[in-house]
Formats: sequence, C-alpha cells, structure tokens
Amino acid sequence: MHDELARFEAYLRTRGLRMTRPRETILRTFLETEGHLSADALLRETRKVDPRIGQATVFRTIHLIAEAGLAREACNDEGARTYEHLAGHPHHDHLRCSQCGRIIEFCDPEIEQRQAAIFAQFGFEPQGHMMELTGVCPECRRAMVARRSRQ
Amino acid sequence: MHDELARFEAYLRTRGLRMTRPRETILRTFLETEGHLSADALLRETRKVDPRIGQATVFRTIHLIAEAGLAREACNDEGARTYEHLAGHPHHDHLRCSQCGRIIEFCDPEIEQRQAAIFAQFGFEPQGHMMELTGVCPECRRAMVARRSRQ
DNA sequence: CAATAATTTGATAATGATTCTCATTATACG
DNA sequence: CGTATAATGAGAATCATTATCAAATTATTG
Ligand SMILES: [Mn+2]
Ligand SMILES: [Mn+2]
Ligand SMILES: [Zn+2]
Ligand SMILES: [Zn+2]
Repeated sequence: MHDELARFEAYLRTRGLRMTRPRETILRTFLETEGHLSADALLRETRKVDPRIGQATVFRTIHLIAEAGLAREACNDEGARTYEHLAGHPHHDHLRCSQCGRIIEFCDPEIEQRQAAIFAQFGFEPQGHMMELTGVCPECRRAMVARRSRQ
Repeated sequence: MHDELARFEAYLRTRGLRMTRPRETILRTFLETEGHLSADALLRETRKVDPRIGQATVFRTIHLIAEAGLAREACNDEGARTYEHLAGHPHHDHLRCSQCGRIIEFCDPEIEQRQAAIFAQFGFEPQGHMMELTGVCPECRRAMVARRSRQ
C-alpha cells in the first residue's frame, strides 16, 4: 500500500504532476477494493471517505493510476469500463459466464508463452494482452437443463 | 453469400421475424466489406445502396446478424464497437499496434487447445473468446528509435 | 382480393458513460 | 507572504447506443 502510494507519487513527479489529497484518497480506496471496479463504483466508495470528491476527478485519477502501471482495464464488455489494481495481484485472464456474469480468474503459463512467441514472430514489442473466455458456468448449465426438462 | 442470406433468413424465421429489404441490403453490404466495421461505417456503406435506411435499423440488424452466428464483435477498445463477418473467414485473434492502430490477424492452435482445456477444467460450456495482444509494430519501433537518437 | 393482424421502419428523443470547460481552489517554491 | 502552476468540481458537451412511436410493410386470413 505504502509502496503503491510512493510509486504513484514518483510517477506523477516524472510528469510534473502533484500528489494531492483527492488523488491519494482515490488511490487508497481503489487499493482497498478487490475485484473489478467501474469509475462510478469507485466514486461511490471514495465519497464515503470524502463526499465532495467530483466524478471528473475520479475518471482523471483512474487514468493516471493505470498509466502509472498500478492498474489495468479488467473487462469492457458493455456498460462501464472496469479496472483492477495490480498490487499483490499476479497477472491473470478471465473466464466469464454469459448468463450470471460470474468471473473466474486464471492464468495459463502455456498460453502466456505462446503469446510471447507471437509477439516475437511479428516483430512486435509486447505491451500487454487481454483475453476473456465466455461460456456458461456449471450452475447456469444445470439451471438451463432443469428449465428445459420442466417444459 | 447466397448461403449466408439463406442462413440469416432461416434464423429470422426461427424467431418469428421477417427478411425485409433493409435487412437484406445491410447484410449484403456487410458481407461485401472485409475487415472490422463499426455500425456507423456500415450505415454509410449501406446508404450508398439505399440512402433512406435509418441508423436504428443498422444497429438492430447487426445485432441480429451476430445472433445468427454470421458475425462477431471484433474489438471494442474505445470508441465504437466493431464487427467482422465470419463468411470464408476462419477464426482468428488480433495483434494490435498501440501506436499506429495496425491490426494483424493470427490463429494459434496451441492457444485454442489450452482455452478448450480451461473451459473443461471449470465445467463451463464454451461459447467463445476474445484475445487481443497489444504492442508496438516493427515500423513504429523503428520510428521511435529514430526519434530518440535524433534528440 | 380485401381485411386484418403482426412486424418493421426511420425520425427523433432519451440514455449512460466519458470527456471537456472554466471559474475557483490548492500546491509548490523562492 | 507572493507568484506561478496545476488540480478541482460543477455542469455542459460529446459520442455510441437504445428506446419510443406513428407510419409503412409484410404476412395471414376470410
Ligand atoms: Mn481480474
Ligand atoms: Mn479480424
Ligand atoms: Zn453462470
Ligand atoms: Zn504501429
């Protein structure tokens, strides 16, 4: 946590920007929340600490946090963009149920390795990737089967 | 092309919907265009054929086309959602240059295989996936190196 | 074919997320 | 302090997408 605050401040300095009270409140709140968070959800959480923080500031700050390498976009399927922080949170990808929205996080070393190979094959300098598998989770499958047999 | 029109009509029938003039014009135009297309771009193309087609109809129809399994969302990074048709277009994923926006299409059998294994591992019924690698393409890397050494 | 029911269309308004504008406030630094 | 610079928050603006609804199309039936 301290580590992240320091890293954020360092990043801001390299860009001639300042670590301010609202920025610190937003970052602390963000780091305390696990899971995927939209800007709006982050605004609500942040306002529990300081109710006069503005929406625009949250949008501006979450961008800065991502640029500083402390967060990344999680999913962007529809509706609001969501972010997840990277503190004590190793890299992973997402498996999502299209029926109930449940998200499972996983990491597959073989896939990661192949991805690196593809960057190399096309001469790209790697920056990142996003992979999301979509399907129907076991619970929802059961519910679907039950519904079908009832009819 | 004929094949796709027939498949679309069949899909519409299963839902009690009708194959109409605007829907056919939109689908034909979509199939004639290679690459990734936003609803707005598709509207512009379609209006070259029939200028009085409405924007709402294009949004509605591209949804139906995707539901019918004739198209999928391509990328949705920012700005407008884009679609690509699946006719004579085998499955692939995307490698995108963050500097110039260039997109390379590729398919890696090993990754596809591991993805199937992950669906199985968590008991999910697979529906699809989206994977996008982001990096800097060779041209843009050269340009960046050149700029740096000039300073 | 006429009559009727159902679906589709396009213009327009509404929505929701994000970004912009700008007057006011906070911060850094000599 | 005093001055310069950056940041803030309220509200307006923007952009993609969806909803609304009266008019037009299409299918179905007698
Ligand atoms: Mn996650
Ligand atoms: Mn493609
Ligand atoms: Zn589920
Ligand atoms: Zn490039």
